[in-house]
Amino acid sequence: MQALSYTEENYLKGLFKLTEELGAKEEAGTNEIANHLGVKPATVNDMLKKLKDKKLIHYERYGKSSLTKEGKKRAIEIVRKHRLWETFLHEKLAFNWDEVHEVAEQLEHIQSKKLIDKLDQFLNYPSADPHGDLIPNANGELNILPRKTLIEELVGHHCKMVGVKDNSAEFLKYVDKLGLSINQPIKVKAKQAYDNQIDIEVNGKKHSISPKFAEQIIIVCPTCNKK
Amino acid sequence: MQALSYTEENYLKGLFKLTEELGAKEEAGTNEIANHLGVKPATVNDMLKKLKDKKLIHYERYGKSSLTKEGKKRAIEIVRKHRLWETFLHEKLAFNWDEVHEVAEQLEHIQSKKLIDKLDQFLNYPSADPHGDLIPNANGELNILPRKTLIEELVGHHCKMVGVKDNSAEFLKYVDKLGLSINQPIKVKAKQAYDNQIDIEVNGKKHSISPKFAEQIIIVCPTCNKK
DNA sequence: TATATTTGTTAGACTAGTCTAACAAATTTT
DNA sequence: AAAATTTGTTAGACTAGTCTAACAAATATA
Repeated sequence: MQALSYTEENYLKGLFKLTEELGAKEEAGTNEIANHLGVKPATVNDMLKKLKDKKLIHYERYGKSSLTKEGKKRAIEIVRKHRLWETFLHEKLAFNWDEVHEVAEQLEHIQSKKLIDKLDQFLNYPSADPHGDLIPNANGELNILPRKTLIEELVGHHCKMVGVKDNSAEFLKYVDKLGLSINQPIKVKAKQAYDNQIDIEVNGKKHSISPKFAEQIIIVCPTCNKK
Repeated sequence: MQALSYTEENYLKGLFKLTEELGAKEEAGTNEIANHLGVKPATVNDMLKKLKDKKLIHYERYGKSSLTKEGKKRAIEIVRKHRLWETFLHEKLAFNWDEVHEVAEQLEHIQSKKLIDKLDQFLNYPSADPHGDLIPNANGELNILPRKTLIEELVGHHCKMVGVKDNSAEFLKYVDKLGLSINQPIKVKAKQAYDNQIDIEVNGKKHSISPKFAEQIIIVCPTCNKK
């Protein structure tokens, strides 16, 4: 598995975004790629030939392009690195979620398997980055546990916050006050039948939250989905 | 302060090492630089001209080279980044001290002032990396507090371990067992007049160590050197 | 000091990644 | 289906960083 250049990696990542993540398209055209990467179509054309030679993409003259199996694997590795670094910047270095992308664009190209696996461990194997996007694991698989809201969680289960529905400053401020954040584990201790208040534990601290609030917190629950 | 390329940064760092750190030489020759960086003298020659144009080095045809004030400033920034990353890898990601260099060679070129300042803060403003080399602070200054051994420290003072004298596996194992490591704060609680045992506190845990052991632990003490 | 050796420079070439400008193929519109 | 438009390709050029091979200057040695 010989290493790719910074630029080659960016093309793979771009193609991945265009063909695998956005929309349902399976292929991308030269102009589209050029536009996405901020270079000219002629430049893309040269690189497509090169990546084809390396068997990382499917490409035919005047045709659309798509990733090969190997190309996709490489692209996913880059996405994994990008999102782990974003998570690190946000959770450990207190970057705002909207400041992390630019720096992660650089960090994602650091070559060291050991580094990224240790970082993953250090961050406690997060399943989503600060934007809520899923982080592929070391095997390139996404943790696609079904998402639900905290109001639907069963008493006694341990779940993990993966996003919010409400985005108002008021709401987010309260979220923050409770010690909640993306990837934060939450335990549901009890539900009051009378008023549907939910007792939760976050980082060792107990809180009672309203159903209105719980409805806005998106979670995944591994306990619910054990086979 | 326009950004330098990866390669330009490496030349500055190399020249810094040759002229400021190793030996007492103030200037370095073309062959010497080429040798240090693992490229051919012809290549170095081109780069020296370029760095001269950018006013980062002093260079005259057939003469030796040295850093300008600005060049030195830039070089120190790179050294700072390198050593902070090494510290991060060792302390937070549990890399061995002999594995950190290679990865730090890549990480040192990431461009983000905010990143490096946050990292510095996250690591609690370390003054030395895992090899014991000093880390320049955000102003490019080295923390050159006088070094002494733990046996010389005054009771009641807070000091920081910066190195060891003994390098035997046996000794290092004991160091590790006490929770000691580079940059680890240590408080000296008491000294027994009878047998010279020293009572210290490391990370909230109290230990009593022998003078023989204390003699091998190199420390700096900010308290002793307050003006 | 004349010669040999070391050190440094120059010229010319190569690669990766980019560009512009001209051209070709494919697609859409009338 | 002819014309217009969009999309993709090619040729040629440029920059950064590297090389080799030939040459020049400086230094050491006999």
